[in-house]
Amino acid sequence: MDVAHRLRTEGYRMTPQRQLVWDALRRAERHLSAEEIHEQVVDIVPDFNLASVYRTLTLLGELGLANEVQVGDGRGYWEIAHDDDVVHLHCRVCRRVDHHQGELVAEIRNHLAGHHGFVSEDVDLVVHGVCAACDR
Amino acid sequence: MDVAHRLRTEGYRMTPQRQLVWDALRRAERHLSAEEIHEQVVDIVPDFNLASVYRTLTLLGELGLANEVQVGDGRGYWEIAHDDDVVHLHCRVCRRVDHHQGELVAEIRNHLAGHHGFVSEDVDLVVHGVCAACDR
DNA sequence: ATCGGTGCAAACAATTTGCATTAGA
DNA sequence: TCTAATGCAAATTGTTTGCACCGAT
Repeated sequence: MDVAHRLRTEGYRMTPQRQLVWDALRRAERHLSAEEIHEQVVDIVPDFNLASVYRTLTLLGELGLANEVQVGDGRGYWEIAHDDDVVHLHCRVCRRVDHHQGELVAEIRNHLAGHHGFVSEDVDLVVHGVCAACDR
Repeated sequence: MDVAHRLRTEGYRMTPQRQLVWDALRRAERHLSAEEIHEQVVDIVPDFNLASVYRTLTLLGELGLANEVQVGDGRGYWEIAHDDDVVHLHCRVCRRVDHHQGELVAEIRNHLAGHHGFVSEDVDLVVHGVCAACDR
């Protein structure tokens, strides 16, 4: 996915800072907080500012290129956008978040469809636990 | 459930403030923010302080008598504790949160049990959408 | 040359904490 | 009485905003 091009067609500009935030997300093996992204980028651009992380993440979110996930501590964690219907498996030890794709979320939608007259939009399924690597 | 007694056996004291916070949660038809609880109680105890709401909620949480749920805006919402395995149906219009009890969460646990070696602890399923009452 | 993006500092909002005072048991 | 709980104010933390300058197109 060419983010630079995508940004330009939407009337935004690609900047080194934005590129570096994007790179950090791509490279990440887990969801990153704004703070963590900032720490990575500031090594390369010393006066890089936290506010720019937030502005960039908000923008990427609006363009559907990145997502925020709440894992329960006040802060927000970010990841490259992916299909809506995934389960987040959140390891409380290493804090990594795995994605489990499958029919599960679709089943949840079906299951709820009949009842209550509740119109489901986003299904937000976060399972907290311990991942295989940390479980010993 | 006699909270006063429960508190005492754990070495805590029942105070008018704590009772009123508890009453607010019992009475509530939806999850309440700390601010909302404070607004209710301050009508009865004029100099009742927000910090006491937080301290009381934290305590009730530790005793397993109340739960916090994150619905996605930065703030925390509280409810009387209930069975773990419920789905939270969060209406984005009236902000009410319904509980849907059923085999759903158990199914999710089963579904995940085989895969990944991930050990599930809390299943946190929040479905965002529009409830029957608001859907028209 | 524009006008959008950045750094910086200040503003915010939700929650927490330190401390002197009050009040359950 | 004795120690936990409260009110109050100040401190923290995560995030947002205003503004003057900078730089991508």
